[in-house]
Amino acid sequence: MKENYSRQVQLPSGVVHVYAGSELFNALDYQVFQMANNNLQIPNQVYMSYTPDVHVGVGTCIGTTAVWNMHNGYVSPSIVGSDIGCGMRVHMTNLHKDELKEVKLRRKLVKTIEKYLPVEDHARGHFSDIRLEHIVTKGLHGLPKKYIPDGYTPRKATSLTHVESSKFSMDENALNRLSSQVWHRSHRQLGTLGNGNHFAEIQSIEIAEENREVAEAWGLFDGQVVIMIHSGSRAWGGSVSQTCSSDMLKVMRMNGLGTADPKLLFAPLEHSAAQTYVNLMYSALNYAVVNRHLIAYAIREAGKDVFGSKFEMTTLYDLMHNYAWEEKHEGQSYFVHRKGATRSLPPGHPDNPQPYLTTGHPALIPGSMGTASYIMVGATDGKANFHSICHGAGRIRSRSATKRLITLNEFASSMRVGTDEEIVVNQRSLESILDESPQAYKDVDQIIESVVGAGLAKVVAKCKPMATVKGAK
DNA sequence: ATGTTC
Repeated sequence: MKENYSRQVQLPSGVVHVYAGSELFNALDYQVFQMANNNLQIPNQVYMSYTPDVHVGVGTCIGTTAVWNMHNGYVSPSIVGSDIGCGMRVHMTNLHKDELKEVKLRRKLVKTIEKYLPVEDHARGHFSDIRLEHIVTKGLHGLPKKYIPDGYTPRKATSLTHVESSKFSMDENALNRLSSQVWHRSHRQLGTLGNGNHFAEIQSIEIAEENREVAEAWGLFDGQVVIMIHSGSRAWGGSVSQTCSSDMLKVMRMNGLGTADPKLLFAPLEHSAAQTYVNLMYSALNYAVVNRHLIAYAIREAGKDVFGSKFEMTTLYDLMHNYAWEEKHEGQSYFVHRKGATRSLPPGHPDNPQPYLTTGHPALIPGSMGTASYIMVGATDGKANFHSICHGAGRIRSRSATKRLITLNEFASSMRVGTDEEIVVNQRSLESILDESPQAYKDVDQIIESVVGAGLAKVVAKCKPMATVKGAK
């Protein structure tokens, strides 16, 4: 029998589209549907969906795509979530995995990365010469030239073309809402990973045969070492959410707006509180993109230390999975929220950045620690889901439950500790990051199978972890 | 996720 990867679930408040194979669908918690039902109570919503990695979050599930028309739209800080602009970046190196065969060399690389990319708790970045007000208002365009090196992409252009967006235009007046303490802290944090599920990983790739042409057009080759980065807007984005929430609540109370969940915040787009939030959210998107860019810059410096000046780390792509912005779909303007969902445009879609117009842009999907990650490309049928796909494996266990149920030995064996294939981790104790063990997550291969089965995207390359850098808590 | 949470 043919597996069904796409369902419409009718709830009292409306329909949620669920993209998941039967096994994943049947394993979904009822709370996920309760949450959808609350989210669907926000007025004028035109579409809501879940990707197969969906799991419960605050106000809204991680794995949600929620869409409004521009002319009568709403924005919801709860749907965007607190780590505004969190996303992925992949850089391609000119190394083959055989050059990192020695565990000792992987350890040396990780150690050197820590020199340029501080990972201790409350780490300060090494970028005090960068002006924060330039970054948050102009994104990558606010960086001094030295941080935008030439030949940073396959076509030797600057890296500004190889991102979902190099700049989110915003009204600078909104920035006055943030305290000087937030400015100070965020300046120091620039170029740091953070903790939780954030990481920088050294991986080797296996190209998917059926999409070899696309992979090679992007500059990928079999056995290539790539650097995958997962990070967000650090304290800046969290402060934006917090700062805006009281205003949002006030607007909701004054207009008689609300759902069954008091934690679900939203306001009509045209309202001034909504506009302030959107502007500040865009500042956080700018921060997050720059932050990942600087993390890559730091790793590149470390790579040059270890492998010499011939070491290259060209940008494949950078994109987000926590954000909301305006998009055109078949000529119509929509306000699209993605919380733990990744945009994945197909070949020929006009919103692809110029270098990826004919192939579609890379969509970067992390697995959990010790498991594979994926480089995907959108498929035409993805338009049914506003070109949204999954953002990763998706949690199945809370952090506390993972610590209670999973042993250090189980974690160590999934990291192949003590073998030649060991996935080297920078943290001295696996115990400190036990809540990130792969046993806390769904099986990423199964998630990808659902996305491909539903016709939303295709696999271009599978990325296998060789070494991981995590922040301390 | 987050310098959390007085």
